[in-house]
Amino acid sequence: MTYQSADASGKSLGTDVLRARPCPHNAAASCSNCRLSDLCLPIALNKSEIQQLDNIIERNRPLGKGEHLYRQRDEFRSVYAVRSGSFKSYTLTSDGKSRVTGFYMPGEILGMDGIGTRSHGVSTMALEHASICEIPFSQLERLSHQLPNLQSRFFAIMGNEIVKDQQIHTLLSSYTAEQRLASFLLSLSTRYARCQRSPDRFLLQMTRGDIGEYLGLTLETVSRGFSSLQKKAIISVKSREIAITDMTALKAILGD
Amino acid sequence: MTYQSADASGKSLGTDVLRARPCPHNAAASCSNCRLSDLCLPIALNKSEIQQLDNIIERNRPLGKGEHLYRQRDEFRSVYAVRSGSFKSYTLTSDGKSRVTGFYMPGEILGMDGIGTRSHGVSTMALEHASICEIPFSQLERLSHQLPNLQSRFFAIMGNEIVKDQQIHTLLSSYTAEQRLASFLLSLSTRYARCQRSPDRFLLQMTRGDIGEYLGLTLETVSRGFSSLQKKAIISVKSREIAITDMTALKAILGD
DNA sequence: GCTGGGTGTTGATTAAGATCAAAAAGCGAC
DNA sequence: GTCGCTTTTTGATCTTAATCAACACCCAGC
Repeated sequence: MTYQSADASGKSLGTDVLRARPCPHNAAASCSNCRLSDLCLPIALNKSEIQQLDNIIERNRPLGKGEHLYRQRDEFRSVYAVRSGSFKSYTLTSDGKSRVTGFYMPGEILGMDGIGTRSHGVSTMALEHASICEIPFSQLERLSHQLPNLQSRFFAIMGNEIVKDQQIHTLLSSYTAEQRLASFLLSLSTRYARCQRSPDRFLLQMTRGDIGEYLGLTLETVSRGFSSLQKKAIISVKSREIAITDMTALKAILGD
Repeated sequence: MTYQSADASGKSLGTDVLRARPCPHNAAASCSNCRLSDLCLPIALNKSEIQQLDNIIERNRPLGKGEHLYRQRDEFRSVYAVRSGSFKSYTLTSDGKSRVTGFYMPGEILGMDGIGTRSHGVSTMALEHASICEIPFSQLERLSHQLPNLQSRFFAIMGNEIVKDQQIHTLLSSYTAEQRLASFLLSLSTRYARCQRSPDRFLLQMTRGDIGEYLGLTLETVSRGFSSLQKKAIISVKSREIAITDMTALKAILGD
């Protein structure tokens, strides 16, 4: 099997190929012909249900790198599905430092932090050129009320978000720096695999600082961690390019 | 205003009063006459809707201290509302250590970690004699489909859970031990206030070890932290009894 | 090409909290 | 009440990652 980012050359990590197509734009104008539909909101919906969902989704202009989708304290209107590119969500702490609460890749849902409070608890920014499906929440609620499958699906999505957050809680409260990095890379790897990209060769769209803010480490520790994993021949790093060369060893870091 | 745990004596923290009624049993046989109904699932529901919700809720026998409500990997069937007492949820890490993912007090909803995966991601145990309202999830879904207000309410509850988890994420990735403890005590304080109990005088139902596992600290650090806050005259600690003597200073620890 | 700001690496030192250890306190069972 | 267990406190030492600092890199714009 070959992936979009695959590269025949031995030495190089395939820089230009990775650069040229960080995550290809998904030109779908509707869920029905979107290649992410089997990992996004429409899972478990039938054709007619997808059609109705399609009708409430707004497909806005793409965002450039660094552009905000919404900001902390903005009024909550919609949840969003990533169509292409990637995003980070972050908050500012009382002393002005920022902390990353999550990274989002194609097919993933974001913005659910506003559902309960009606205002966004975090800011969300594109890490690269990216496009998004906006789902106005009042309409999603109305439609969920008509389509039990959609209601069920959205409960499941929120439940999975809760599980993911609990796993991060455990990670931050007991893992070492090296374990956190291993877990982070493995998470990216599975998520890239899910959207048909190589699970062992990818380009990080976030800085070392972003990763540190997410994992509760400083950027220096993140950098040292990558260097150390490379020295152990578990990964190969060249600035933002990561290749996982020993998946078994990487998993072993998280314990038997 | 006096609270259930209030105590006239000066020196003592009021041990026996606190002991005798850690959180009084809420004898409600239905949501309609439950004194927690304005902070629990029924918020925003009208009388007839509450009646219908009541019909699907199972009020089982109370649990003793240390008893499990469900265990990690159990099949997911229900979510639960705490009626009286308190609970902790925890996971076991790969190396056998346990990590606490949350504490739950009267009026709070737990068990939502199973909604997406259909199996519980954590175990949940009563920290004291406790009673619970069990809400079979398939019936909750069915009823939510009939009652838009209930659907909306449950979306909001899950959204708030996500926000809470993100706040913990930020806390664990950037706060010092002292800040984590201050934040923890303030959280308990507001939650006690919500169920009509004293916000500045309460009994911890969990061990120092539990608190440490929740906050990503060792039990020794938790103990030292309490001692240090006491030395600064911000709180008064006598084993499990906590009195917050300087609320302003406690909040100031979290930064201006 | 050069220049400059953001980004990344690496080294030296420090500090916060973990770990190891021992004793005290609290509490249930008898 | 005593016994035995769990929980809590406190002290001494060790370790990990933070902090401080310097330099290298990389791409964007001129």
